[in-house]
Amino acid sequence: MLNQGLFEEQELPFFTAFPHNLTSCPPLMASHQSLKSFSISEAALPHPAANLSETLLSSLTSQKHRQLLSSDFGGPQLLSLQRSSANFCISRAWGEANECLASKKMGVDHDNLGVSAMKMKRIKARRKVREPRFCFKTMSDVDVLDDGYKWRKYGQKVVKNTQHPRSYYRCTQDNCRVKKRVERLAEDPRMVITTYEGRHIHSPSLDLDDNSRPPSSQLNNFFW
DNA sequence: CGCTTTTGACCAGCGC
DNA sequence: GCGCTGGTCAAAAGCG
Repeated sequence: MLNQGLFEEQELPFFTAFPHNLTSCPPLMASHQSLKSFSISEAALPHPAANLSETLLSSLTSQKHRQLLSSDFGGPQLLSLQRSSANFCISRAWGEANECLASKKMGVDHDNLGVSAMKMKRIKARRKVREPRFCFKTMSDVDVLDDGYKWRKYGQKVVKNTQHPRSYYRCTQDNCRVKKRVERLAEDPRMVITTYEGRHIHSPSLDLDDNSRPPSSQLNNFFW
Protein backbone atom coordinates (compact mmCIF):
# COMPACT_ATOMS: atom_id res chain seq x y z
CA MET A 1 0.00 0.00 0.00
CA LEU A 2 1.14 3.47 -0.65
CA ASN A 3 3.04 5.65 1.69
CA GLN A 4 3.68 8.75 -0.26
CA GLY A 5 4.11 12.42 0.23
CA LEU A 6 2.51 14.89 -2.05
CA PHE A 7 3.69 18.44 -2.25
CA GLU A 8 3.49 21.61 -4.13
CA GLU A 9 6.73 21.63 -5.92
CA GLN A 10 7.78 25.20 -5.49
CA GLU A 11 6.68 25.54 -1.91
CA LEU A 12 8.16 22.41 -0.48
CA PRO A 13 11.79 21.83 -1.29
CA PHE A 14 11.66 18.35 0.11
CA PHE A 15 9.67 15.17 0.00
CA THR A 16 7.67 14.13 2.96
CA ALA A 17 6.71 10.57 3.61
CA PHE A 18 3.41 10.23 5.36
CA PRO A 19 2.14 7.61 7.71
CA HIS A 20 -0.52 5.28 6.43
CA ASN A 21 -3.47 6.99 7.92
CA LEU A 22 -4.79 10.48 7.71
CA THR A 23 -5.22 11.12 11.37
CA SER A 24 -1.54 11.60 11.91
CA CYS A 25 -1.16 14.07 9.07
CA PRO A 26 -2.54 17.27 10.57
CA PRO A 27 0.45 17.78 12.87
CA LEU A 28 2.61 17.69 9.79
CA MET A 29 0.43 20.27 8.19
CA ALA A 30 0.67 22.39 11.29
CA SER A 31 4.43 22.31 11.34
CA HIS A 32 4.80 22.91 7.62
CA GLN A 33 2.44 25.68 6.73
CA SER A 34 2.81 25.25 3.02
CA LEU A 35 2.08 21.58 3.12
CA LYS A 36 -1.24 20.90 1.52
CA SER A 37 -1.12 17.24 0.85
CA PHE A 38 -1.31 13.87 2.46
CA SER A 39 -1.87 10.25 1.74
CA ILE A 40 -4.73 8.01 2.52
CA SER A 41 -4.65 4.31 3.12
CA GLU A 42 -6.01 2.15 0.36
CA ALA A 43 -8.46 0.56 2.76
CA ALA A 44 -9.98 3.96 3.46
CA LEU A 45 -10.51 4.75 -0.18
CA PRO A 46 -13.94 4.36 -1.67
CA HIS A 47 -13.99 1.90 -4.52
CA PRO A 48 -14.41 3.28 -7.07
CA ALA A 49 -13.83 6.88 -6.14
CA ALA A 50 -17.02 8.03 -4.52
CA ASN A 51 -17.12 11.15 -2.46
CA LEU A 52 -13.45 11.58 -1.78
CA SER A 53 -13.61 14.74 0.18
CA GLU A 54 -16.25 13.26 2.43
CA THR A 55 -14.12 10.22 3.02
CA LEU A 56 -11.19 12.42 3.69
CA LEU A 57 -12.92 14.69 6.13
CA SER A 58 -14.53 11.83 7.97
CA SER A 59 -11.10 10.30 8.40
CA LEU A 60 -9.91 13.22 10.41
CA THR A 61 -10.52 12.90 14.06
CA SER A 62 -10.89 16.44 15.32
CA GLN A 63 -13.05 19.31 14.21
CA LYS A 64 -10.01 21.55 14.23
CA HIS A 65 -8.23 19.35 11.77
CA ARG A 66 -11.28 19.22 9.53
CA GLN A 67 -11.44 22.98 9.44
CA LEU A 68 -7.75 23.16 8.73
CA LEU A 69 -8.10 20.75 5.86
CA SER A 70 -11.15 22.44 4.40
CA SER A 71 -9.68 25.91 4.47
CA ASP A 72 -6.22 24.89 3.46
CA PHE A 73 -7.52 23.03 0.47
CA GLY A 74 -9.84 25.74 -0.65
CA GLY A 75 -12.78 23.47 -0.14
CA PRO A 76 -13.25 19.76 -0.68
CA GLN A 77 -14.27 20.21 -4.29
CA LEU A 78 -10.66 20.78 -5.19
CA LEU A 79 -9.70 17.31 -4.20
CA SER A 80 -9.07 14.85 -6.91
CA LEU A 81 -8.01 11.28 -7.21
CA GLN A 82 -4.89 10.04 -8.87
CA ARG A 83 -5.18 6.44 -9.72
CA SER A 84 -2.68 3.98 -11.07
CA SER A 85 -2.69 0.24 -11.27
CA ALA A 86 -1.16 -0.18 -7.86
CA ASN A 87 -1.34 3.08 -6.01
CA PHE A 88 -3.74 5.78 -5.05
CA CYS A 89 -3.25 9.20 -3.77
CA ILE A 90 -5.41 12.17 -3.21
CA SER A 91 -4.24 15.47 -4.48
CA ARG A 92 -5.26 19.02 -4.65
CA ALA A 93 -5.01 21.45 -7.47
CA TRP A 94 -2.40 24.08 -7.10
CA GLY A 95 -3.74 27.57 -6.93
CA GLU A 96 -3.78 29.99 -9.79
CA ALA A 97 -1.36 32.34 -8.13
CA ASN A 98 1.84 31.60 -9.91
CA GLU A 99 1.64 34.20 -12.62
CA CYS A 100 4.20 36.48 -11.02
CA LEU A 101 7.02 35.24 -13.19
CA ALA A 102 5.57 36.90 -16.26
CA SER A 103 8.09 39.13 -17.91
CA LYS A 104 8.34 42.76 -16.95
CA LYS A 105 9.77 43.50 -20.35
CA MET A 106 6.63 43.10 -22.37
CA GLY A 107 6.57 46.69 -23.52
CA VAL A 108 8.62 45.84 -26.59
CA ASP A 109 7.69 47.40 -29.93
CA HIS A 110 6.57 44.20 -31.68
CA ASP A 111 5.99 45.98 -34.98
CA ASN A 112 9.70 46.50 -35.40
CA LEU A 113 10.64 42.88 -34.85
CA GLY A 114 11.40 40.47 -37.65
CA VAL A 115 9.52 37.20 -38.04
CA SER A 116 12.09 35.03 -36.30
CA ALA A 117 12.58 37.61 -33.59
CA MET A 118 8.85 37.69 -33.06
CA LYS A 119 8.83 33.92 -32.87
CA MET A 120 11.49 33.98 -30.23
CA LYS A 121 9.66 36.63 -28.28
CA ARG A 122 6.57 34.50 -28.30
CA ILE A 123 8.54 31.49 -27.11
CA LYS A 124 10.10 33.58 -24.39
CA ALA A 125 6.77 34.89 -23.25
CA ARG A 126 5.31 31.43 -23.25
CA ARG A 127 8.10 29.99 -21.22
CA LYS A 128 7.99 32.65 -18.60
CA VAL A 129 4.37 32.17 -17.69
CA ARG A 130 4.30 29.26 -15.29
CA GLU A 131 1.23 27.08 -15.28
CA PRO A 132 -0.09 25.74 -12.00
CA ARG A 133 2.02 22.80 -11.05
CA PHE A 134 2.03 20.00 -8.58
CA CYS A 135 3.70 16.69 -8.20
CA PHE A 136 3.58 13.50 -6.23
CA LYS A 137 5.60 10.39 -5.86
CA THR A 138 4.40 6.86 -6.28
CA MET A 139 5.98 3.51 -5.78
CA SER A 140 5.64 1.85 -9.14
CA ASP A 141 7.47 -0.35 -11.59
CA VAL A 142 6.13 1.61 -14.51
CA ASP A 143 7.21 5.19 -15.12
CA VAL A 144 4.04 6.51 -16.70
CA LEU A 145 0.97 6.09 -14.57
CA ASP A 146 -2.40 5.66 -16.16
CA ASP A 147 -4.17 8.89 -15.32
CA GLY A 148 -6.78 8.67 -18.03
CA TYR A 149 -5.15 11.10 -20.42
CA LYS A 150 -3.07 10.44 -23.52
CA TRP A 151 0.48 11.75 -23.45
CA ARG A 152 3.15 12.16 -26.09
CA LYS A 153 6.77 12.14 -25.06
CA TYR A 154 8.67 15.15 -26.38
CA GLY A 155 11.94 14.97 -24.57
CA GLN A 156 14.20 13.16 -22.19
CA LYS A 157 17.02 14.55 -20.18
CA VAL A 158 19.57 13.24 -17.74
CA VAL A 159 19.48 15.66 -14.84
CA LYS A 160 22.38 16.32 -12.55
CA ASN A 161 23.03 14.00 -9.60
CA THR A 162 20.57 11.40 -10.81
CA GLN A 163 21.23 8.18 -12.64
CA HIS A 164 17.73 8.06 -14.11
CA PRO A 165 16.68 10.30 -17.02
CA ARG A 166 13.74 12.67 -16.69
CA SER A 167 11.05 12.30 -19.34
CA TYR A 168 8.85 15.11 -20.63
CA TYR A 169 5.31 14.50 -21.86
CA ARG A 170 2.61 16.68 -23.38
CA CYS A 171 -1.10 15.98 -23.54
CA THR A 172 -1.97 14.85 -27.07
CA GLN A 173 -5.32 16.64 -27.08
CA ASP A 174 -5.48 19.64 -29.43
CA ASN A 175 -5.12 22.98 -27.68
CA CYS A 176 -4.43 21.29 -24.35
CA ARG A 177 -1.05 22.44 -23.12
CA VAL A 178 -0.77 20.29 -20.04
CA LYS A 179 2.65 18.79 -19.53
CA LYS A 180 4.11 16.31 -17.16
CA ARG A 181 7.56 15.28 -16.11
CA VAL A 182 8.39 11.81 -14.94
CA GLU A 183 11.54 10.81 -13.14
CA ARG A 184 12.69 8.32 -10.57
CA LEU A 185 13.87 9.29 -7.15
CA ALA A 186 17.64 9.07 -6.93
CA GLU A 187 17.59 7.79 -3.36
CA ASP A 188 14.94 5.19 -4.10
CA PRO A 189 14.53 4.19 -7.77
CA ARG A 190 11.31 2.40 -6.92
CA MET A 191 9.66 5.77 -6.42
CA VAL A 192 8.34 7.59 -9.48
CA ILE A 193 8.05 11.37 -9.25
CA THR A 194 5.38 12.78 -11.54
CA THR A 195 4.98 16.53 -11.99
CA TYR A 196 1.94 17.95 -13.74
CA GLU A 197 1.93 21.44 -15.17
CA GLY A 198 -1.19 23.12 -16.44
CA ARG A 199 -4.84 22.32 -16.46
CA HIS A 200 -6.63 20.00 -18.86
CA ILE A 201 -9.32 21.65 -20.96
CA HIS A 202 -11.03 18.37 -21.68
CA SER A 203 -12.09 15.12 -20.07
CA PRO A 204 -9.77 12.16 -19.91
CA SER A 205 -9.61 10.07 -23.06
CA LEU A 206 -12.22 7.36 -23.16
CA ASP A 207 -10.08 4.54 -24.41
CA LEU A 208 -9.95 2.96 -20.99
CA ASP A 209 -11.71 -0.28 -20.51
CA ASP A 210 -14.97 -0.23 -18.64
CA ASN A 211 -13.50 -1.63 -15.45
CA SER A 212 -10.90 1.06 -15.05
CA ARG A 213 -12.93 4.03 -16.18
CA PRO A 214 -14.47 6.09 -13.45
CA PRO A 215 -18.14 6.98 -13.75
CA SER A 216 -18.74 9.87 -16.11
CA SER A 217 -19.93 12.09 -13.31
CA GLN A 218 -16.44 11.99 -11.83
CA LEU A 219 -14.49 12.51 -14.98
CA ASN A 220 -14.28 16.24 -14.70
CA ASN A 221 -13.01 15.94 -11.20
CA PHE A 222 -10.68 13.09 -11.87
CA PHE A 223 -7.75 15.28 -12.57
CA TRP A 224 -8.48 18.93 -12.18
C1' DC B 1 1.18 5.89 -43.61
C1' DG B 2 0.47 8.18 -39.51
C1' DC B 3 1.61 8.44 -34.91
C1' DT B 4 5.05 7.98 -31.23
C1' DT B 5 9.65 7.81 -29.39
C1' DT B 6 14.47 8.91 -29.46
C1' DT B 7 18.11 12.02 -29.25
C1' DG B 8 21.26 15.73 -30.28
C1' DA B 9 21.00 20.61 -30.68
C1' DC B 10 19.47 24.80 -29.17
C1' DC B 11 17.83 28.29 -25.94
C1' DA B 12 16.71 30.76 -21.54
C1' DG B 13 17.58 31.42 -16.88
C1' DC B 14 20.52 31.50 -13.15
C1' DG B 15 24.65 31.78 -10.32
C1' DC B 16 29.23 33.15 -10.08
C1' DG C 1 30.17 37.72 -19.61
C1' DC C 2 30.53 32.89 -19.10
C1' DG C 3 29.43 28.31 -17.98
C1' DC C 4 26.11 25.16 -16.27
C1' DT C 5 21.60 23.22 -16.19
C1' DG C 6 16.84 22.27 -17.29
C1' DG C 7 13.36 22.52 -20.79
C1' DT C 8 12.01 22.35 -25.60
C1' DC C 9 12.46 21.59 -30.53
C1' DA C 10 12.58 18.92 -34.52
C1' DA C 11 14.52 15.50 -37.61
C1' DA C 12 15.10 10.75 -37.86
C1' DA C 13 13.93 6.25 -36.50
C1' DG C 14 10.66 2.94 -34.81
C1' DC C 15 6.31 0.77 -34.69
C1' DG C 16 1.61 -0.92 -35.58
